[in-house]
Amino acid sequence: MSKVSQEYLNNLRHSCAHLLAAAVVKLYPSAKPTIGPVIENGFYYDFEFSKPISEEDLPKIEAEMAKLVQKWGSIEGKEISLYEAKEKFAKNPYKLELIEELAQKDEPIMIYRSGDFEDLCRGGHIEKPFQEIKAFKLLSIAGAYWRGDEKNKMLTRIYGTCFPTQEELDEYLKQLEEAKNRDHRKIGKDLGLFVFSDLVGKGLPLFTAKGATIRRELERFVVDEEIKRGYQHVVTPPLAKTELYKVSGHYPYYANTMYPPMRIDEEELILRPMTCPHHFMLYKSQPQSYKDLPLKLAELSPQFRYEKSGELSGLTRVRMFCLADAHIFCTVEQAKATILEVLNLIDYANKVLGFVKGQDYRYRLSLGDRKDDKKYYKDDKAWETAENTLREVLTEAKAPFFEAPNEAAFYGPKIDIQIKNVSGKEETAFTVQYDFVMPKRFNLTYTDKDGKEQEVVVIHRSSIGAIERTMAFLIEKYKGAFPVWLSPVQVQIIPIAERHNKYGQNVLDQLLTANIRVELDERAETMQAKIRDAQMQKIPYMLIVGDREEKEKTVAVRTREGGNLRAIKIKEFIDKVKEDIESRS
RNA sequence: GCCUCCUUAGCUUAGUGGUAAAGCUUAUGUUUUGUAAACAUAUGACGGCAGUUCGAUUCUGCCAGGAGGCUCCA
Repeated sequence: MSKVSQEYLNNLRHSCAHLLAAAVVKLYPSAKPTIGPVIENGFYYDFEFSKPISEEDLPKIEAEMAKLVQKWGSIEGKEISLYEAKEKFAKNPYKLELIEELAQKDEPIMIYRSGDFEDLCRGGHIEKPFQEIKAFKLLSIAGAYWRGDEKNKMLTRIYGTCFPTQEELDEYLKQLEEAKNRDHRKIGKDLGLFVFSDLVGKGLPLFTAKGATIRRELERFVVDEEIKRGYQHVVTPPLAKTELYKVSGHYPYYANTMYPPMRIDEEELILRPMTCPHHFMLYKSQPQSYKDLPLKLAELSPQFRYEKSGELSGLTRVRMFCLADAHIFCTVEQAKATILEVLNLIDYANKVLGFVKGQDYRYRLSLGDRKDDKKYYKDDKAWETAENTLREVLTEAKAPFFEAPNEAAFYGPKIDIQIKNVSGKEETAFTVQYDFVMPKRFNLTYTDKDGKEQEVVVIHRSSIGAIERTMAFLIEKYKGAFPVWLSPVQVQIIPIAERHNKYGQNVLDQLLTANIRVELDERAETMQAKIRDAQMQKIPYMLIVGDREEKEKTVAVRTREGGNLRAIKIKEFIDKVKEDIESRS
């Protein structure tokens, strides 16, 4: 990357956005520019076009930009009066709306001019566009609502980016290309991990045996680890009476993301969008003593959310997913230690999966809003306690975190563990939530030392999140070359000629007995072709067996990284693979 | 849901207002090989429904599915 500061880069891109607007207005005089901010890796500008444009028009606009920039020796701002501003932008209702707002807030109204293009703008520009805007590219077109509100008009957004030099631009474009190859949807298809079917439905992945193997390994890992840490793994039904979610209070908040109720006999049932109330019913099935707290109920819980069709995406956004869920019932005093323990588990799980703290993931403290009684349950004091507890825990755990106002659940604040995917977009992977509302709603209590009934606190948490989403992160993280313990096929046996198939079978049996996921390639293909196929499937170990190996009862080991070939005894190889599996490397 | 784009064989891609080409895959035969693709032959597709047209895979509309975007505030 270049040595220029982020501020310079932002100014450069912002000026480039102006240039884009100028070119668009020149080519499409009826287009109305609205706003054009800088974003993480570039900029965009939203326009209202009288006739829709398409991606094919971008090169034309780029060419116009290159032409216009030659006359952009400078870019100069000046403040103008409200009257003058209204006059200048009389034909653009979007700018007028912005001008009105500025006037109301009593902020100065500025315009910036370059060549013969003027735009309402707060500033933040480079000085000499002609010399500095050299390497830019328009990337895509998208629809976007005016001010992000779907009730407003849909505008046309043009995305672009700009770098100080052509080399840096090329480098960035290469990165984008690379990201495409890492996309879990592409790798999932190439490696045959999962598929979608029109007949089954959108957002409902079907896992092949290979994909299911990865899932199973993840599930086994998390269940074993949780049981080790004192969780009780339970199973509850993935559907329940609508009434349950009305009592929990989820219903009004989740109504538009739940599947519609189904009537059967006298009951009205619904596919569950979350597990909490089910676990509450288990908790309530018997009187609970303080001696048993904290009580941790965990489940690999299938759940259903009706996500808007445009929001579905591969395995990261699906309509049915399996959450590694748990609810911990504890006293207020135990809450902090309990949450600390949970963070500890999450850190451990992330480490095993290979996610690096601070690099692959970070913590978000999602807070409520005391003024918003509609979105959040009203209990200011409880919110304070809960938010402070979470903040203290994060500080104590030395976890890198940032605070996000207005992102809490309706029943309490939460810690979200945010993972970045290939395209740099952040998604919530796991969460820890502090809940003081449900215990009231469901009357969740325990008997204390003095025989008195007390209310519990519920910690909602997920250790490795939704299995589907976590798989997507893993696929992208490893580019499909999973660590041995997760690899659908751990070893591929490649006989050199057909006469070696029998020895291959012998090796296969020994590895199968040792619980290694192994396949024997008996096809009448050349050894080279078989190696290539195994390589493309990213199988960690290939065992080449021919006359020499058969005679010496060995296997020639090739790793997917290439090279590293040597013949070792079968037993020795088995031990090595088993060690890989056990150490989860 | 909304905006833009995309949909040709199992996969990846070519192409056309007169029903289509290739590579890989698959099947069969030949080959029996020492670390990333042996050779030959064969099978196989214009997402669905309408419309325009003498004629549509190609143009238009609708539907379905997919991709990107709809949080970044002049």
